[in-house]
Parts: sequence; C-alpha cells; structure tokens
Amino acid sequence: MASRSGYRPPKIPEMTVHRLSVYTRCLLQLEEDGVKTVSSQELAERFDLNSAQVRKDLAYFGEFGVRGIGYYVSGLKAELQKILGLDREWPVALVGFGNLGSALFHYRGFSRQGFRIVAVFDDDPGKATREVDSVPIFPSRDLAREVRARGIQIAILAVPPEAAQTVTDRLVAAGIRALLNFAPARLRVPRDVRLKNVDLSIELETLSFYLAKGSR
Amino acid sequence: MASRSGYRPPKIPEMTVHRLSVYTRCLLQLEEDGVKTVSSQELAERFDLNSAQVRKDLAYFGEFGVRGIGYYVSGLKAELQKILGLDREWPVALVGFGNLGSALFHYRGFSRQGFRIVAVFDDDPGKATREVDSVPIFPSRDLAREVRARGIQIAILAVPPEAAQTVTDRLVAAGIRALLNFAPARLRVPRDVRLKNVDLSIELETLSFYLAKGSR
DNA sequence: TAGATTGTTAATCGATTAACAATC
DNA sequence: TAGATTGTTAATCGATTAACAATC
Repeated sequence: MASRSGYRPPKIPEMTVHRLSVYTRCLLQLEEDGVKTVSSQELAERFDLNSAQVRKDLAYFGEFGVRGIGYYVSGLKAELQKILGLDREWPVALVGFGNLGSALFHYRGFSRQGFRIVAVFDDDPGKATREVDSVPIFPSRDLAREVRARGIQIAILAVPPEAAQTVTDRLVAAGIRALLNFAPARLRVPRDVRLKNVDLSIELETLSFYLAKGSR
Repeated sequence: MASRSGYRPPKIPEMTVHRLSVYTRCLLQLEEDGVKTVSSQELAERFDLNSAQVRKDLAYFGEFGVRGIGYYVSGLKAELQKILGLDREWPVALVGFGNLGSALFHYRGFSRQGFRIVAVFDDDPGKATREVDSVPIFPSRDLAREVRARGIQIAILAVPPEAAQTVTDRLVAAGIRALLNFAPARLRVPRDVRLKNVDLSIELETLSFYLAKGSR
C-alpha cells in the first residue's frame, strides 16, 4: 500500500462534490435536450441554489465558463465527469443478492453513470454457481480471487447486518477502496477505504418529526 | 423563559433533526445493553461529534440532563422519540412492489421505529388482489380509498421513474402529508407536503470522485 | 461598443466549538 | 464538600451570498 503521508490537496467541501454530481446529471439532460450553453443562473434555478454557489463550486477545479455566454453544456459535462471519475467505467462488486441486492442490481441509475456490476456474491447455495443477466454469482469465499482478477475497487454491500462487518473485512483485505453500504450496521474500515452509508429509514424518521410537530 | 405572547419557536436546523434520530438509535442500543446514564461526551464520541453539539441539539427542545450525572438513557430516549414522533405507530403506504418495493417491505429498519406498512399498491395484475405477510396489495386505483380508510399520512414511493409523478399526484390528492421517494425522478408536491428523496446512486458518484482523485 | 455573465473578493449568515457559571 | 457535567453564552469556523471588475 502506498504511504499517504505529506501532500494533501485543498479540501473540497463534501457538499460541493455532491452538487457537482447533481450538476452533471442536469447537464446530461440539457445535452439530450439539445441545449448548447447554460449560465450559472439557469443551473442554479433548477436546484434552488444561488448562482454564485454554482460558480464557486466550479471554481475549485478550474475556469470552465465564458464571460457573457455561460458554460458550454457538453464541455462542462465532460469536465465534471472527469473530475468525478465518471469518464470511465468502474467495475463494481455487489455483495448480497437478496431483495435489496436484487433491486440494486436492476437499478438503472448505477450503470447510467458507468458503474458496472461485474460480479455478485451471495452464499445462498441456490444462487451461487448461477448468474444474472450474464453476470456471474459467486459464493463469498471467492471474493478475494474475483475482486483481484477483475480489478474491482468499489463494492456495494447489501447483506444482512450480522454479516456486514465480516464481509467488509474480507473486501478490505481483497483491496477494495470504496464501499457503498446499505446494511443497517456501523462498519469499521481502515482510514484509506472510503465508506458511505445509505440509511434507508433515517429520512423517514426525520419526516415524522415534521408531521408530529404539526400536531403538537 | 420567553413570555407567552412574544414566543416564537426557534427554527430547528435539519442537521439537528437528523442527529436527534441518530442519538435515538444509540440510546435504544444503550438501553438494551443495560446502560443507565450517558454523558454528552460519551454520546458525542460515538459519532465523532463535539459534546457541546449534543447538548445544543438537545437544548432546542428542553432540559433533559442532570448536572454532574449526564442523561438518563431511557428518559432521554423517551423524550427524543416523542420529539421525533416515534412514540406512536405510523401507518405507511408502500407504492410499487417490484424488486425495490419488495426489499423495502422486508427492511426491518422501518418497523423497528414504528413505521408499519399497512397497504401495498402495485398495478401488476399478478400482484394485486394478493397480499404479503398479511398486508393487502391493491391496484393503484384504490389508492385514495385505502389511504383515507386507513388514515395513512406517509407513503414510500418505489415505482419506475415514469410513473412517479402520476402516483405522487394521486397520493397528494388522497391526503398524504409526507413522501419518501426512491424513484430517480424530481417530484413536484404542494408546499405543505414533505418530500424526501433517497438517491441510491449519488453517493456512488461522490465515492468515485475520491478514487479518481487518488489516481489523478 | 453594449449587454451579459464569469471568476473572485468581501460581507453575511449559520453552524460548530470553547469556555464557564450553575448545580447535581 | 469535591468532582462531574449540564445548559448557555461568546468565539470561531466554514459555507453561502452579494457585489463587481474583468472580459467575452
């Protein structure tokens, strides 16, 4: 493993990265619609943001606009895709092929941005040794081998919470660098592995706060 | 203490509501583990927060602690559940029973906090007229009738993006007050309807930013 | 050139954190 | 009482927004 000491790039706010992703989708749509240029003002209006916010977000990475004109849609799209690493395909491992895993497998949002699920792992004997849509399903003991063989750096975790940490440790040992976790479990990963948790129920709880408040 | 006539409830930051929900889960766990009291410091450490943050979040709603002691776990848990509206059961409609809908139906995080899916809607003729785990499945034309009959205020949306806005309009017309949307679509709802979008792929895109950055 | 819109600096706003008197 | 920890105020930090010279 490479040592990570020394140089640290200027810190980009997480919200900026998030918005970059949002802008990219919008630009994709605008390009499809045949729109050639867009101003920070137009972009901002679509998301209830301030136009200065949009310009500032972009300014972290360079100067992409033209004064008096705005931004060329396909040019900016290409730049943002490059910044976000969406200008390439990422082979992804899907671990867990129950209801949720199956839903995620068929979810079109992933492949639309270049994330390709190239291997599925599940220990149900009825599932392993089979495949879905030409993607092979392996038992989890094959994890390390397949992750290495396929150069997979990203894993999507959709296993029961009890199994989550064990599987995570294996993934990390196999060299996974980023984990999108759907299991309702707190996972521990080394500092150099990126982990994002998707909590399917926490938003529901904040929603009920507002409903309860109304009736208090 | 503010005088009765001049009092205006302070605006609660969304992040505070979010953290309240996080604290509640933690307290649930602590209670199970038989822990009686917890300090803001201990609570904060579990989530890499500052102890003042915890105290400030709680202070929006009242004084729940004891100086020199901390907080009584079950007392605070009960208070937070009340604040979040988790001290009751919420009947919930699940709209869409494909892979994702099915995964959400079986997801235990919802029911654990008192959200009960009491009706499922899907227009697949093979699914309607049937039921899952004693929960009836209706065609979506029955939406208004069932939502009203069951006093449902919250809906979980797991339909294809093309159908999302149509279904949303129906739900709103039927009197739904909060929507948790899993469809990758931008929905328009009246101002008094709460909408939260869960985007299953956006976090993946921010993850790839960090991986791409590493290799830049 | 005149109008439009960028990139950037300075001002503002809001959220986090430090500090500490109150008090169990 | 002595030690611990709250609730709250004041200081700090960071993110958003306004403003505007630069320039297409």
